[in-house]
Amino acid sequence: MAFGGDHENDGHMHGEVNRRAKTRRPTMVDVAREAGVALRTVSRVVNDDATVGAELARRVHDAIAALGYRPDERARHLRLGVTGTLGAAVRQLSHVNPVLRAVERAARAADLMVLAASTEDDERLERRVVESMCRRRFDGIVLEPIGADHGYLLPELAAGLSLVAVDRPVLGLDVDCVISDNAAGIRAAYAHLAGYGHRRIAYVGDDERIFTAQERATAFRACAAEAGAALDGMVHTGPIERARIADAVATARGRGATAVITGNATISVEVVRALPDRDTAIVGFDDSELATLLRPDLTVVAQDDQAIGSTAIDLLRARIADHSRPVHRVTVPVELLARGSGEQPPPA
Amino acid sequence: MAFGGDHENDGHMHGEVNRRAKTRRPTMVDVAREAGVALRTVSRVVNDDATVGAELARRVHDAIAALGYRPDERARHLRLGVTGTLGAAVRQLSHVNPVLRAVERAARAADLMVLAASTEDDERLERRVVESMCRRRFDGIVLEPIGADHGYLLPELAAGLSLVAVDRPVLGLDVDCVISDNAAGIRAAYAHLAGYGHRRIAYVGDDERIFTAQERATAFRACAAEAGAALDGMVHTGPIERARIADAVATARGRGATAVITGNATISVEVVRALPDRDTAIVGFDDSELATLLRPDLTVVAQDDQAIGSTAIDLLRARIADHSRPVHRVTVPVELLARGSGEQPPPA
DNA sequence: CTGAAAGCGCTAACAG
DNA sequence: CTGTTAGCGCTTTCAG
Repeated sequence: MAFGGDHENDGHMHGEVNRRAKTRRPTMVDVAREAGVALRTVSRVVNDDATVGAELARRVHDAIAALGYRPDERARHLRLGVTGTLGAAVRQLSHVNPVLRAVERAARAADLMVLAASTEDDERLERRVVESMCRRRFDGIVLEPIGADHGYLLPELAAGLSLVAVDRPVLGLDVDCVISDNAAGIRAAYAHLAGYGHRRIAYVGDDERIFTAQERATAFRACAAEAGAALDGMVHTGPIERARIADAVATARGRGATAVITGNATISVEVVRALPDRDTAIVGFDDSELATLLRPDLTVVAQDDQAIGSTAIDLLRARIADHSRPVHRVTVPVELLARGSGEQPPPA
Repeated sequence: MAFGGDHENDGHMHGEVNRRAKTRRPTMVDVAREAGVALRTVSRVVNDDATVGAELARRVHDAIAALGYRPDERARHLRLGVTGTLGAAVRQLSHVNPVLRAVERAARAADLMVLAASTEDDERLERRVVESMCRRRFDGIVLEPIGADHGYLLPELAAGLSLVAVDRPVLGLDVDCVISDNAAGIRAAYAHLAGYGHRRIAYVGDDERIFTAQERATAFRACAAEAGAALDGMVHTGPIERARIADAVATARGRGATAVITGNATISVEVVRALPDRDTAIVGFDDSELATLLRPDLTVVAQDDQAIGSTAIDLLRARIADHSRPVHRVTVPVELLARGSGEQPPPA
């Protein structure tokens, strides 16, 4: 079974100066040879170690330019063990996501690169994305978890994955997370409207299988109960569909609702759409650019995105530094921004 | 040159079963030992090669589970040369970006992972991001380029970087790109309004240092010239600032404008904001969720995001497959969607 | 500073 | 199928 002397060799021939230079990238060895210095010295120059003389450094830089050398971080990371990279697995990259923005900013400040991917609210895709990031040995992952089984994370966590959940906790798993104070936000909205004289307040929210939607709806029911208000026809949760929301609004108004609290920014838009005559007060959950497009401007419960993002990075870095530190679950306060839509009293 | 028997060994001790198991991740060798099979076999199982027997495969899987083994793609990629990863360097991750969404989708269909990062419209950050992706040896990069000097890309391209620009070309560099037909969009908008009887049509756009803004403004001027319309006070370009846009709209109306074409979605919002009485026709560039929130619904020139994204991935894959193929610059048609705001004739 | 060498964890070629 | 081995490109230790 002799393969003979010259089997198809696809491009190694390493002992020789390569004649197929087109196809091989120069390595540190090549740079060292070109510059006439030790490999060690090239490594130092590339990682700009101060202990290398100016003249040598120049020669190395010249060689790098001459050869078009580009360092390969895969090898560096493999050798070093760390990658200086955080993954962000979010529901949808191309949607407005101030928390992600804050995460990127905070990571940059810590000299960490954030690489992000969408989970599309798809359980299997989330898993693919997160596992892929694990196999790439990202130093840590910021996850906006889907409300589904996260058992697949257990072996990763056991193997050393550093993870922080934002916006929602990872159900059934004891991992660091940072979440808005949804209940306090609803209470603030309710109290605000009640303060303007509203007694019949409705809630239109997202599907309660979503963690935040569930928290907000529950808080609303508690507020109503505490105020002694009836809930019949006043709480509407479900998928974000124009028709459903229009129905919900119509039903609530039929029952005498004079004010509406919404469950998130998208729902706020649909509620406004369903309320052409502006005789109903609205407090929306989540601030957005649209809030000041509407008339009157929308009063909202705003999350502190900056705090959420930077806290997430803080927790993640601490977890990376000490994998066995206690789990932190941080709740970030929200703020009610009165802009007009929530300050109209009920019609006399 | 005897190394002596026991120099300080910082944690490798590979001949032995490791006693500091806490700190070391298991590797393929460990799995092979645990399963009592050859390393080769483990590699085959992990890459699910069909040539491995069921019984052996089971033993390997058991060993993987028992040890909590997680493959390390850094090593795999280093060995293989390719990473199966595309980078996306976009202006702002956390903004609405249907093209990015299409890019992710198309890449997934090709079994490529997309990892994205923001350039924040900052020249230096773009460079950091792109160079970082190059050093990580991503197979290719989708770039939404800033209107700035991209000379730093030259050595990367020479070294084998596969790159495709979306939305704008890379100035001064001959690289693949896919762009909307901005001029045709403006012409369609102009003709549409003219067809409804408008003779005084204004344009409010973004800063002309931005490529698309420049293309659109230029096309508008050409349309007006062709129609024999005067341009005085009718073309307003500059940064997206509420006051500037309100001024622009007021000026144009003072000069008798009965219709406005806008340069992008954000400007559309501001123009609508500045036009409370709805006696001015509007055609906006770029579709958005807001378009149907307004009254009347906004007539827009919509980009074909899906086509842009999938074309970008096609070009990139072709470039990866053949680095010396000719450069393609693709222009994707746009579509005018009549929704109401652009179909009102001028006031009698 | 240099030169040699080990090793990060993987793939793949080779000989059994 | 197994066992061995070279090598991807880098960092880092060690001895001059």
